[in-house]
Amino acid sequence: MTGRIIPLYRQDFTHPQAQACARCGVREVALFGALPDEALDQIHQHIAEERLAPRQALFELGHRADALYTVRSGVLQLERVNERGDRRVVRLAGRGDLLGLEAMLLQPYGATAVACTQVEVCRIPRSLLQELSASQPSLSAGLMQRWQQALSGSEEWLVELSMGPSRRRVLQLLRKLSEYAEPAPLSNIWLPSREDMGAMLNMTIETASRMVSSLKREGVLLDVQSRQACLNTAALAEALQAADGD
Amino acid sequence: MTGRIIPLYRQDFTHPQAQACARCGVREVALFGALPDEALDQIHQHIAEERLAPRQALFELGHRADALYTVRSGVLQLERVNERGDRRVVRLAGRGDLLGLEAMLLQPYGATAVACTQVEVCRIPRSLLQELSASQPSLSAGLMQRWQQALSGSEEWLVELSMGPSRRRVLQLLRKLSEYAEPAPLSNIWLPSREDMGAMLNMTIETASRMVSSLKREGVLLDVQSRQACLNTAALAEALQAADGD
DNA sequence: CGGTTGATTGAGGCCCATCAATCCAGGTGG
DNA sequence: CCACCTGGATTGATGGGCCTCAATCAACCG
Repeated sequence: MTGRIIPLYRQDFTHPQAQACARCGVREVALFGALPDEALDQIHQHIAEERLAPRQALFELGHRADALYTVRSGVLQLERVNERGDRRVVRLAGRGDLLGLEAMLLQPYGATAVACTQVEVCRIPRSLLQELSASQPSLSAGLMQRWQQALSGSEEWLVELSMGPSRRRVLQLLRKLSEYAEPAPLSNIWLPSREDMGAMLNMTIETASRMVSSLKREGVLLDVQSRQACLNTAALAEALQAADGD
Repeated sequence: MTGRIIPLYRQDFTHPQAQACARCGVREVALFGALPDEALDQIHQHIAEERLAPRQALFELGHRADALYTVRSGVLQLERVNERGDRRVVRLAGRGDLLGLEAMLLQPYGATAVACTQVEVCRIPRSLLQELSASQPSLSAGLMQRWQQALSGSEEWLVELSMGPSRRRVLQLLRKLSEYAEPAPLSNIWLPSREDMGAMLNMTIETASRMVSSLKREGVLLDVQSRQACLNTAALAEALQAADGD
């Protein structure tokens, strides 16, 4: 939070992954954060780091789920397709989030996870987590917490991003995206393609484009580039207030 | 499923709740279904049965969550209110569903649960479930299953009931409501008020009313009364096909 | 019986989907 | 280096679906 130094929890550098796990930057917010160092020793070798380019899928709806993933950096979108063939983003995931919880129940993935930005994840085999949760009851609590987070996120999507006029939905999306901004000095947010915005907010790419253009003119979006922009948070808050007040 | 006799799992009738729990009709589908009889003995006295009339709230968004509830019969709707003040139903719950999972994490209720029909629930104190899950690891698995169910339900709501023209959304809602129909000989479904349909499908009561009237004329809804109707499943499937195919 | 609450139906207007044209950035090959 | 192509973004014109406003109706009840 306050930019303090992350301590080196572990000093065992024999395994290449050992260092990465022990001094992992997301350990405090991630599932294994509460685990004692002894337990961490058991798992280094089973954790694999993966890197994804934008638009690349981490896993796909309906496929066998043999692993869960902790997001180390970047943003992903979880999407589904309805019976009519329409694609719809149901929530976002960022730093510290755990994806693929269904795997713990031996169910296939319930959504497709697609990288929005450059993404780093840690792959955790289902079997490892199953064994570990037997000996470490704190893990069960952590898993439940993640499940509730996911549920809450999905419900919030339904309530805040699926109602009201298109302008308000876009504003709400920008607010949510600002939560996933990299902790860099200046807060540049990831700006989805118009097609993705459509899949998130249930609108056409033309409407999404019009709203973005409009917000550019109004000074809410400042330095708009192809896939990122600078957000004027004050102007955003004001615009949201105006949209909600009426 | 096939109307067979439910066996009497327990013969201890000393406590008034003992009989109800032991021969509970939902025990097979409910959270405690996997528990051995010894464990069931410990809990009778802490479980309270509650009855709700239509439109009555089981618990409210933001309130302290000291208990979870297993639905024995009837249908409830979980609703939230967004920053603009719009009410929105985020999912339904029926026989065997577990509500108020947030309680396990010491969080306040994340939604308001309102009875749609006559409802019977069993109130399970949070503390009881916490103690029990320590000694009975199977309970954790059960809880995770419920969480995933809720998540899946919410995401499905987003994908199937929040996209496409109003006619299709109403048809999808009817299909979903048919899943909650009482296991009676003839399948009469609960028909929400037009206002509730609006909160479920993000439309006005007038639009909802027009769609219902239209489906009455087409013979999809047959014996429409104030809060229930007979559903022509064949015609519904056909209408959905037509709405999706185009 | 008047009063209230919810459902229905109609008329008009607005928001957004649709269709279409143009623009822009990046990549490719001559 | 430029012509060319391509995928995405933008902007305009038009129409339709749904919201809004309003009147009527049905059911229930004090």
